[in-house]
Amino acid sequence: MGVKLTDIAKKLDVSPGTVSKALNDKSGVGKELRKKIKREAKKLGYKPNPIAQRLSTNKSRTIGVFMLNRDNIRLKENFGIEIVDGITELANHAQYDILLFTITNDDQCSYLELCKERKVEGAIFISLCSDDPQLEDIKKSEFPIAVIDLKLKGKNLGYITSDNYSGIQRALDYLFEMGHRKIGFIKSCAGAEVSQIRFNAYRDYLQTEDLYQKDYVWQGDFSKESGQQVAEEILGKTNKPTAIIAANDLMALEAMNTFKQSGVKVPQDISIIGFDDILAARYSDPSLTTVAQDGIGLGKEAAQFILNSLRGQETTSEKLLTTKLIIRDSVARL
Amino acid sequence: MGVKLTDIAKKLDVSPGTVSKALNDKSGVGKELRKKIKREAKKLGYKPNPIAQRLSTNKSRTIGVFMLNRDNIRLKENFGIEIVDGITELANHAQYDILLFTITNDDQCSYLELCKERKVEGAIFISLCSDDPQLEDIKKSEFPIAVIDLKLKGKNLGYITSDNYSGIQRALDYLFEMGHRKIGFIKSCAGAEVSQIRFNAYRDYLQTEDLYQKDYVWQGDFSKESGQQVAEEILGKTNKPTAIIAANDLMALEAMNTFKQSGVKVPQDISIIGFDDILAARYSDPSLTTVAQDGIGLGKEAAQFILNSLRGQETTSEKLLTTKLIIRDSVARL
DNA sequence: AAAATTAACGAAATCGTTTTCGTAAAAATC
DNA sequence: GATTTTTACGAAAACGATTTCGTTAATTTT
Repeated sequence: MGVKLTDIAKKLDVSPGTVSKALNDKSGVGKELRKKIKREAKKLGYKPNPIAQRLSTNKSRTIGVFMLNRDNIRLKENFGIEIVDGITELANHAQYDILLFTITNDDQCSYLELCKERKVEGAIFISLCSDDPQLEDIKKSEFPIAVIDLKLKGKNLGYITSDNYSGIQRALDYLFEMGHRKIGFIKSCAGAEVSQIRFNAYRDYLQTEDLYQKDYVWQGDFSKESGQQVAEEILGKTNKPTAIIAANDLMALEAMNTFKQSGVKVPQDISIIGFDDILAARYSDPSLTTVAQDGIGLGKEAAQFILNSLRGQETTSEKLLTTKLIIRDSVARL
Repeated sequence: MGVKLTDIAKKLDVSPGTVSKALNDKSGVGKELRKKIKREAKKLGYKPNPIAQRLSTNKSRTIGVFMLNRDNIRLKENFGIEIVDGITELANHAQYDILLFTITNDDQCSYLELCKERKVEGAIFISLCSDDPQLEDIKKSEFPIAVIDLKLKGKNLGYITSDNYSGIQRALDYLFEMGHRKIGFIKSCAGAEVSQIRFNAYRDYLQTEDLYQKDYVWQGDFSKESGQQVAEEILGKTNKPTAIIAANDLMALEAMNTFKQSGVKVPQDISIIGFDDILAARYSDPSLTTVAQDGIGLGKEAAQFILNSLRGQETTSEKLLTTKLIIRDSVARL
C-alpha cells in the first residue's frame, strides 16, 4: 500500500526507530540525519498510519459525542447539528476523530461502556437530562467529559452552556420596554436544566417586579406537539398574558401557529419570544423574536475542554457563552 | 486497562490465536473448547480492542463522509444533517465508524488524499458539484464511493439521489390542477446536478403543454441571498407568472419574504412551491408547499452501497428515492 | 589528557489482535 | 489395521508504528 516507516529506514539504511524519532522531533537523532530523513519522507510521500500510531501509543485520538435524542427530538429540529459542527471543526484540527452516537429513547446502552469499548479519550454529551440514570457513572468517569447544558460536579468534568439566565433577562427587558407586564412562560421538562434556568430567570425577574403569578406558567417538553397543546391551554384561559416566552423556538413557533389558527393575532393580540434562533424563526410570520445561542461556539468550547484536559491543562471548568436577543416581528408595542 | 485476548488465553491455558479463532467463529477450534472460551470471555467482560483489530486486519472500518459546503451553505440551512444521521445509523450498526469532513470553499485539500491518509474503506460525497476539479480522481478511485445527487460513471461508484424529475412533475401536476398555467422556475448553480434535473423536469413538462418560455426562468444558487435577489427580479417583471417553483426551500422562503415585503401577497398574487421540506417550510406564512426529500433515506442508501461494495456484493448502482409533495398553503387555486 | 557526561543510533520489545503454517491427534477411508 | 484425510491446537509472524534500553562515539569537564 502506502509507504511506511521501514521503507524510509531501508532506503537510508537506518533503523525504523530512528526514523520515527526524527519525524516526531524527538531527541536522539543527529541534526544532519534528521534533515535527511525528513527530506526522504517528504520525497516518498510518507504519511504515518494513524491506526498503527493509535495502537502503539495506546491513544485512540477519538472523542465520543453523545446526542441524547430524548423524546425523539431529531437533529433536524434543534440546533444540535451546529454543536456537532463546532466540535468536529476543532477536533479535526487537532487531529482527533469524533465518534458520533445518536441515542434515542429506544437505545438501551451504557454510555461509559460504549466509551470503553471504543476506547474514546474523552466524551461530549449534548442534551443530557438531569434525571438520566447514568449520571452517577458520568460523574465518576476517569476520562474527561464535557457536558453541554447540564452542570455536573466532579473531576474531569467540563460544563458548557449558554448564559441562559441573562438571555431571558434581556428578553424580559425588551418586553418591558415594549410595554408588557402580563408575561407568560412555557417551560420544558424538568430534566432539562436549561429550561429550569430559563424559567428561574423569568420567575426571579417578575418576582422582583412583583408581577409573578403561577398561572402564567405552562408546562411543555420542547416538542412541536407540546407547543400546540400548551397554546390551546393558553387560548382557553381568561385574562391571558400579553406576551409569552417559550423555552425554545419549536414550541414558540408551534404555539404561534396554533394561536393564528384560532384567530388570535400575533403579535397584536399576543406577543411571543422564543429561544435558540433556529432557521425557521427567520421565516415564520411574524418572524420570531428569539434569544440566539451560539451552537458552533458551544461545540468548540466543549471540544476545547476535552483537548485541554487531555493535555493536562485543566480538569474542571465552567463556561458560559453569551446569547443575543434577535429582535424580529413577534413582539408588539403596547 | 481492559481485559484482553491474552488474559483469556492465560486463564484457560490456550494460545491467543485459538482464543481469537474461537471468538470469531473461525474453524480450527473444538466445540467444547470454543464454548469454554466464549464463556470465559463473557465472564471476564472481554471486548476486543478495535484499534488492534484494524491494524491486524488492515481494515480501518471507517467510512469518510464529505460534506461539501460550497458557497458556505452551512449544515443548518439544508437537510444535510439528516443524510449524515442516516449514514451514521446504518454504519454504526455494521460496526463502522464515520469520519466527517466538512469542506468549505476555503479548504484546499485533496479528497482522495484525505481518504488515503485516514485509510477510509469507502467514502460518501454530499452535494458534490459537477464542476468540481477533483471529479476525475473520484471516478478513478479504487475504493467504493457513494455520491449523493451527482451521477458519475465508473467502477466502485454508487449514485443515490431523490427522484427529482418526478418530484417536479408532481408539483406541476398540482399547479395545473389548481389552475396555473404561467409558471416560473428558480434554478440553482449549474454545478448542482439536481437543480439541472429539476429544471429539466420543469422545462419538459411545460414544453409538452407548449407553455415554456425562457423569461420565466431565473438563476439562483440555493442561498438565501439569491432567493431574495431573484425575487426582486421577478417583482420588476411585467406579466409575472402566477406560480413559481424554486429549486430549494431556502430560496422559496426567502423569495416569499421578499414578495410579502413588497406587498405582493402569497399565494393570492403569486403561488410558490419549494423543494426539500426543511423545518422552516412548516412555519412560514403561508406554510410552504414543497417536494419533500427523504434525507435519512438518502444517507442510509449511500451507507448501504458502501457496505455492500465492501462485501463485494455490488460495485456500481443507481438508486432513486421517491419524493412526496407536501401540500400546504403557498399555492392558491386560480 | 584522563574521566565524566552527553548525544546518536540500533536492537528489540511493545501495543492487541489476526492469520498462516506446522505438527500431532482424531476421524474417515479402504 | 494401515493409509489417508480431516481437525485441533500452538508457535510465530504480521500489521506499522513508538519507546525503552544498551552501546559506542562525541563532547565536556577537571
